[in-house]
Amino acid sequence: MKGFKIPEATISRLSVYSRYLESLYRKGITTVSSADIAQGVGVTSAQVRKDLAYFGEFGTRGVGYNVKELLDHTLKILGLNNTWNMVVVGAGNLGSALCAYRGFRERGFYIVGVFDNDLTKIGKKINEYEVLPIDHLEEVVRENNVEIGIIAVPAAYAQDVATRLVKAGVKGILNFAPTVLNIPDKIIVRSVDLTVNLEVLTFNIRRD
Amino acid sequence: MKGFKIPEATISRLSVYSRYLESLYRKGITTVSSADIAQGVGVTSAQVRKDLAYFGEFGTRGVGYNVKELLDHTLKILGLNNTWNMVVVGAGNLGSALCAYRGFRERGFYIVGVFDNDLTKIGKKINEYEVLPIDHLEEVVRENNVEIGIIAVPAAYAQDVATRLVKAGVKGILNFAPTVLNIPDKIIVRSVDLTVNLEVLTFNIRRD
DNA sequence: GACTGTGAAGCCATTCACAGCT
DNA sequence: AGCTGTGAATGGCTTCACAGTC
Repeated sequence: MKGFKIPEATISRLSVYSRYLESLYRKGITTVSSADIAQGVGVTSAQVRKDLAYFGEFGTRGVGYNVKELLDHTLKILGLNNTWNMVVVGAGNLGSALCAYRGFRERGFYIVGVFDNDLTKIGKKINEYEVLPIDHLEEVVRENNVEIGIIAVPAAYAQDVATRLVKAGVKGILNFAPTVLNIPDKIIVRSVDLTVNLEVLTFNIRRD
Repeated sequence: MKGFKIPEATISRLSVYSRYLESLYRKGITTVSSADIAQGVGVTSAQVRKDLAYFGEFGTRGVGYNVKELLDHTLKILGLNNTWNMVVVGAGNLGSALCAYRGFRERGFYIVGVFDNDLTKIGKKINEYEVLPIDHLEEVVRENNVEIGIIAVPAAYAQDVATRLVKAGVKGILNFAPTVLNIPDKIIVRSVDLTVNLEVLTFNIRRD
C-alpha cells in the first residue's frame, strides 16, 4: 500500500499498538497476530492490518508479526527513534503533574525547562526542575533544540504563550488550556480539553 | 431534523460552542450567527448549523441565534442543567492537579472524594479534600450519588480501580491511565492519553 | 440582504471478504 | 490450516448549495 492520506485515527491507534507491543516484548513474546493485537487494545483485526498496511508489509502470511520488528517499525513511524525535548509553560498544579509524569520519559520525551510568570513560583523546584521566568523561554528552546511546547496556563494566557512558543521556534504544541489557539498552520497543535471530555461523558450518560 | 445518530464529534464541538457562548454572554452580546461561532471556535459555519440541527431549530433565519437561549439549550443537551458529583481515584500529582482545577466547578462538576491506597497519603489534605482510603469508595459513591469516576492511578492499577468504580455504581469514567479498560458496555468511558497525544504530534512534526 | 435549516454530494474511515503466501 | 494484505462495499461525517424565512 504505502499510500499518502493517512487517517489521524490510525496514528493514535499506532501509538497504542506500539505501547502494547512493548508490553509483549517485555514479557518475552516474540510473535503476534493482528487478532492478538486487536484483542489487546480493543479494536478489530482488520483495523490493525489496515493501519499497519499504510506504512508497509511488516507481517508474514500464515504466521503473524515479529514483535520486536513491528515494535521498532511503529516507534520509527511515530518519530520515536530519537528523543524529543519539551518545555512546559505554567508551573501550577497541572504543570507540576506533567513534570512528575514518568510516562513521558519512558517514551523518549524529556522536559528541559518549566516556566512561569508568577514571581512567587520562579526559583522554586518542581521535581528536579527549577521554575524559570518566562523571559528565558526563547533561550532555552534555542539551546536545547526544543520542538514541543506544553501549555499548562489558565485559558486567558494561553494565546500569548502559544504565540511566544511559536516565535521561539517549537514545531508542535500540546495545549491543556480550554481555548482555541490561533497559530500558523505549519505548527502542529493537539488540545487536551478536560471539560469537553467530561461533557461528552455526561451527554452519553444522560441519554442512556 | 432531530434524527438519532449523532456523531461523537458533534458532541465535542457542542461543548466548545457552549463555552464560547458563555464568553459571549458574559460580554453582554445577545445575538450571534453561525459564522460568528464558527470563527470563534475554528470550524465552518455549515458545521455549526448542522451540529445544532441535530437537536432542534434554535435560530431565526436572517437574524441568527439568541446567545442566552442557545447557551441554555447547549447546556441542557450536554446534561449540564444540573450538577455532577465525581470521585477522583489516585492522589498523586495528577489527582492533585485535578482537585485544584477550577474549570470543573465552573461547568457544574464537583469532586466529592479523593482516594488512594497509599497509607502515607491517606489523611493528607489536597486543596480542601482529605484523601480517603480506597475502601471508602463504595460508601462515598452511594451517599453522594456520584455518577462519574476519574482514574488517576498508574496503569498497573487502572483496571482494578475501573472494576471497583463500576461495582460502586458510577455511570461514566474519565481515564487518565494509559491502558484500555475492560468494563461493561453500558458504562461510558473516555480516555485521556497524554503520550498518545504527544506521539500524534511527533508523527506530524516529522513528516512535515 | 442576511442568515438558518437541510437534502444531496463528496469525502473519509471502517468493515468485509477473499486471494495470496507460508 | 493459518494469517496477512488489500480491493470493494459499506457506513459515517463534512461540505456544498440553495430554498425558506425574517
